[in-house]
Amino acid sequence: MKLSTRVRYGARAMVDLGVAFPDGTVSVRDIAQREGVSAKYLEQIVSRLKAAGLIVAHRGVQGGYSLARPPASISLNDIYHVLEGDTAPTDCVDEPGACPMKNVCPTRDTWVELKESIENVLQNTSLQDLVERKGQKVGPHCLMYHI
Amino acid sequence: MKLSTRVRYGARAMVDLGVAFPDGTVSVRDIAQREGVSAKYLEQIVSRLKAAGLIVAHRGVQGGYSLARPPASISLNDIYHVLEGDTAPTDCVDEPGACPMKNVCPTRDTWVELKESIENVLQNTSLQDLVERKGQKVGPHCLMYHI
DNA sequence: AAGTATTCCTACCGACACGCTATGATTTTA
DNA sequence: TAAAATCATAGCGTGTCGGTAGGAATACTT
Repeated sequence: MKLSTRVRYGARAMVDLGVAFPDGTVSVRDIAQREGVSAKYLEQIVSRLKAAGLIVAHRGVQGGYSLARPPASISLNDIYHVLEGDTAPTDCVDEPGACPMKNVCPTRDTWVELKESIENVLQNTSLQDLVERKGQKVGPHCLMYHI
Repeated sequence: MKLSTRVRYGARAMVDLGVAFPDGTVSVRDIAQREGVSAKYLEQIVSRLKAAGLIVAHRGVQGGYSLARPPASISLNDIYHVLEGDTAPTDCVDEPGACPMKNVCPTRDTWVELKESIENVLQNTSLQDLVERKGQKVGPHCLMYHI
């Protein structure tokens, strides 16, 4: 059940944008530097988030990205679905006809339960929660957000 | 969060052994045939379960495998850990020093929560539950367990 | 004693995703 | 016009997945 770096980097980048919301735009270069991550790789990740409509781009000098909606309206589940795909642990969970043994399989029910449990955690964590959490961790002495 | 075939096949194989518990031993060939799975591949999966001590082997004619303990004492979490590894979605969840940003990272708390949630589901599902569930699905008309 | 059914062991292999790097084109602002 | 940024695409090494293959060891049955 390991998460890919895509979703981990992407989530942290989104928090970065959430901190700057609603006034600032942040460049990939800045995010990458703060998070200690390859800028070129992060570029690709962020471009997916843009394609999904979670963020908007501003090209040119002084450009960057910014959230498309308030952070309270974006959940970790949204981000997960863009960068990692479906939370269903097996195809048979969502697709009815994926497995011929569906009606006899004893494990499927638990896989369904597992998905619901995962999705519940991700859905209940909004970007706003993460931004506030970050604020608490970094503390008031570091308003510039340089860590 | 897709599960590998290893853990899916393995879990179903364990149910198969759970149905036969405590008197019967079941050969890999039989399980593979019932579950519609490559016998050679299942052999490797089952060998891991044996190495982990969840099941015991009986070689030779009329041999096969049987559960090492009652199905009520084996959880899906046990099986998962043998065949899929850790449930922690990131290294930083379990290993203290895995990430230098651990104390500042806003997402880590959710990854911890995610692991707990996953583990909770898996831990609360025992092999006995699965065996009973299978019995209900297959129904009393099919005691021979041929589906 | 022989044959047979089973587990056990190991090697190999194609396909795919991950986690990047690299190069350049395009757009916008200063 | 130069610089800073996004956008687009290609490539690449590494590892894991999902098997296949071939045989050796063991134990039961006849």
